[in-house]
Amino acid sequence: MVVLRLPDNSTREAAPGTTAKQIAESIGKRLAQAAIAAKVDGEIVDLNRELPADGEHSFQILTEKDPDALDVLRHSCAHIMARAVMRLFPGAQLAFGPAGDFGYYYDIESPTPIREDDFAKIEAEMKQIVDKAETFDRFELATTEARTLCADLKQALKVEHIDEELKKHPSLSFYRQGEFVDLCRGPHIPHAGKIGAFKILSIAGAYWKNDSTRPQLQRLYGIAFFSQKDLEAYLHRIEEAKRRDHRLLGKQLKLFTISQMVGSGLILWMPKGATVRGILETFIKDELVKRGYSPVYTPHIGRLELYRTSGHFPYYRDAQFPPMYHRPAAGTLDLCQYRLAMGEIDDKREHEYIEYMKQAHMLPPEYINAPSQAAKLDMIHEFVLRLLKELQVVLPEYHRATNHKERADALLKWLMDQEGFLLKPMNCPHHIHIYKAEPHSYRELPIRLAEFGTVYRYEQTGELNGMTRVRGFTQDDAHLFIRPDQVESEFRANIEFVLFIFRTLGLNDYRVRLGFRDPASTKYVGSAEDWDTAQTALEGIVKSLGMSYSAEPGEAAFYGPKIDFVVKDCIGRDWQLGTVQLDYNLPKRFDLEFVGADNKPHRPIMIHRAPFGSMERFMGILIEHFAGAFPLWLAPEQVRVLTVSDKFREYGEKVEAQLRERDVRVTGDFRPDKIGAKIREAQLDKIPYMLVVGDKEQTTGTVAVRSRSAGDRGVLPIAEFMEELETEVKCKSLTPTV
RNA sequence: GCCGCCUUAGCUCAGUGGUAGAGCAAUGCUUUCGUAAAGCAUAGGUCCUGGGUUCGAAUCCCAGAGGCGGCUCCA
Repeated sequence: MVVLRLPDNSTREAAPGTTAKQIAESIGKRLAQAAIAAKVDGEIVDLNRELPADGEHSFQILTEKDPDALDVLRHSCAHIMARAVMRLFPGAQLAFGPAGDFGYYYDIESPTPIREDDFAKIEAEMKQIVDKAETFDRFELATTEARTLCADLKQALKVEHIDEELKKHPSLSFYRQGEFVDLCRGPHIPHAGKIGAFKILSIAGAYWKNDSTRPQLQRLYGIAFFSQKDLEAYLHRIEEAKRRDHRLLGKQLKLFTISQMVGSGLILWMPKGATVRGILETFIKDELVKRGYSPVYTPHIGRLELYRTSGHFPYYRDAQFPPMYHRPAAGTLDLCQYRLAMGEIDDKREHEYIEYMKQAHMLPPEYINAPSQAAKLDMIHEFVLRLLKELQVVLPEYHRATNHKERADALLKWLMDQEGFLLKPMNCPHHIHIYKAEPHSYRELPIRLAEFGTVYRYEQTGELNGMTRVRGFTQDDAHLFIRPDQVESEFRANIEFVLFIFRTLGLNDYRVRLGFRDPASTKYVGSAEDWDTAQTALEGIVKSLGMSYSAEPGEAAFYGPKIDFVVKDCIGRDWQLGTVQLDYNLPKRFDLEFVGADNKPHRPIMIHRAPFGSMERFMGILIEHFAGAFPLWLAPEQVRVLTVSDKFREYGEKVEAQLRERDVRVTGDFRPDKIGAKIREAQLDKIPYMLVVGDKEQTTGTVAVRSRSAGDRGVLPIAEFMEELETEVKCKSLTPTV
């Protein structure tokens, strides 16, 4: 017998072979009808699955009310969508079709591409399937037979997946619904009729197994709910969220613009946006001074050598603006040197390299078709020989070299004499050289160098997005040079600083991500011991602060682990804002030292940190957070004086001048328009306070206050209003107080 | 970078091969008004760019640029 512990902590015994559905029926008829799936020891299973034969297990029937049930429903809806697609697009092959908060999708490879125009047709077919309310039936096959079945169904991607990953399992499960059979782990809803409402949302490209070297499939996104009402509420919520879009509000409120001529991904801050940014910068600067930081300024470019030493170049070559050399030949030779130095490379790197060559217009057609990597390297070598000759570069060491590695070294040596520059992709190397400019005693540490440092990264075109993903941005950056015994206190202080800023701005909806090294990846530098030390230290600090977090391997910076504060934008995409990163690596690369109490040299540890992340991204998220309605202390225009008619212009100007005198960001709307029109405009501009002035106010020296959020607040003497205003600004209130 | 969609006045958008349109904004005049839109008039165009098909292209075809939604990437 098996013992099942129900959510109310009562227990129930069942004979071997009993299904969850039977248990539900034994509890109550209505529960059985409402049942979607069951949860056994935390694992969601089909209602028709046999329960374990013995032992004690936690057991719960999932109904529409359980969020987990929604995922099951959506996954089943993905199957129904796939079934409809299989009917309408002969020869379609299925890949993966998961569900989650985003809804569901199915990756599909179809000889006839699916287009947006086809959505209605697919939905109509899905509706027929749902109306029939057929059951989902699970069956298992031995893995070899499962492979044969998938092959018979002409599902080559499923076969490939079995061969690559699933073959380690002895048997695999399938679900059948009518004519549609799909390799699937489940679980599923009992029958299609449970789907109350669904909609196909979008279609996009997605790589097979999320691997950019594999073929691209079509990813069909959809959403499903138990009721039509839920679907409508969802669609309404999406529409509302889109109104907060910073790209839209940025335009409407004249905060920033992007010009094709200046370049994509390069933000032009308009006066109002610049005002908000300036206030934020002042806020941060004041806080940093309090916390023992020293301001520094460094240039926007630096010598290539600097970034070769730091490892940023050529490691991130694909994400950087091309290096600048005086000598035209150097750029080309640089690219050749890069290839020769890399030697044997994988497909992905090769693909990237070919892209650089194309951009530089130096890709010989025979390179792509070369039979081997060795042949490719030889080809590059021949190309270099020609270049050296034609461009009259004298480089005897290159000619003396006997292999590609030596040739790469010879070229590098030459390139190092060529004064190449790079738009700076990071501030750290510059700050490091400020540290290195003088010797340091252990007594001076921690040294904290802060700068609003503007960096440039050549992000892929498909990544650019308003202010949240750009090619030039300013980090509220700082680098801390610390002793090993200071790691914990400094790291902790920085996390607390980030939290302080988030709290001040009311940003409560964020998650904390610990970025750790993925031991399987080669992209990380430094020793495994250093990584372990750093990661253990970091996790310990976060735990001791009692924060909930997710530790994610593969999310670390290449030089060290980090903690990121991640927020969502108006359509649910994750963006990294604040970040604190621990770095044992760059101090080594730059040979940083301090003199210890033992009068011997010691190596400092670095912390990189940026509470906002970048001014651009932070501003973008902040616009969405406040839906453009900035609190008084941040509002670019805090007060607008509105005259009831032209007759009160003089008094309006007087009020405006008085406020300006007290550093209020104020404007006056003295046009001969109706007051209602002026109010409407000020509301749309999201001005926190409107001051209506007319006959009454003029005679009594008062203003009629209207708040953006609360409407008419009545009449106040000017002095009193200004006092209230100043208090509200001073305490950085998030809600209006007048 | 890849897949798909989009690009018409400052903004939001109509316009399916035959004279380039609307609303809002702008400008001018009238109105002097009390808490979310006063009235009239005027001006405003490289229909993203380049090529092609056609007697004729905003409209059809090709290439490119930019934007949007995904994917990959994100120091």
